[in-house]
Amino acid sequence: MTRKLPRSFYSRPTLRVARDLLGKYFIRRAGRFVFVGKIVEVEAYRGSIDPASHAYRGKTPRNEVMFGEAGHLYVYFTYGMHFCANVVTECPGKAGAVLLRALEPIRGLERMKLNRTTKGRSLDLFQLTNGPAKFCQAFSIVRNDNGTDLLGDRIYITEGEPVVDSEVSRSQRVGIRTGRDKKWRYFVKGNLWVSRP
DNA sequence: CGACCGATTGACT
DNA sequence: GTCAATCGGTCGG
Repeated sequence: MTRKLPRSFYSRPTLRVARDLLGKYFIRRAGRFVFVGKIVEVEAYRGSIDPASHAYRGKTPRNEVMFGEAGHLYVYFTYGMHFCANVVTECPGKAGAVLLRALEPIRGLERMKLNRTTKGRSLDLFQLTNGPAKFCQAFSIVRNDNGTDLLGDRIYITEGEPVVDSEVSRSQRVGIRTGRDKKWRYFVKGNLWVSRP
């Protein structure tokens, strides 16, 4: 695969990191399994200036990873059953994160299917990773992965495939009330794994 | 404390 | 289209 992104990629303004994450390869090693997916949909959450951000009201035990060094994974638990994963951005002390909303599965598909299967129901390929909690379930990302350094070997992101501006679309973010007007969702135009709210 | 509700998903009318 | 699942974060008393 291509080379691992350096810390300097993450230590930048959140909107820039969000757009530039499109096309990158997200890699997760879990025991003998390796999962790889191309990032095709993300949302920026901009800390103290963003009412929709978990970090808007300051640092707490839950969101402290967002206030730390860029290039770590912020994983949170929601709706009593789902996990969602973010990439931490900006410099230490300034909270920022990019929510990974959808990936195009590249490697580890069979195990992803098993991870995503409930009650023996079979899922088609497009439902494997077309949502933030779906992707975490497919890639076995859980509470314990919160804070993981993306410059380590367990979870990391590589250069992947460049996505030119003409292939990028922006929209309002999904599933939030405050800050709904901001177009801080970025996705690859026409990609079949992009979630459709 | 107790009440409310969420960066979601899947099942169902 | 509607709605329950399920639990921890957050906020008011």
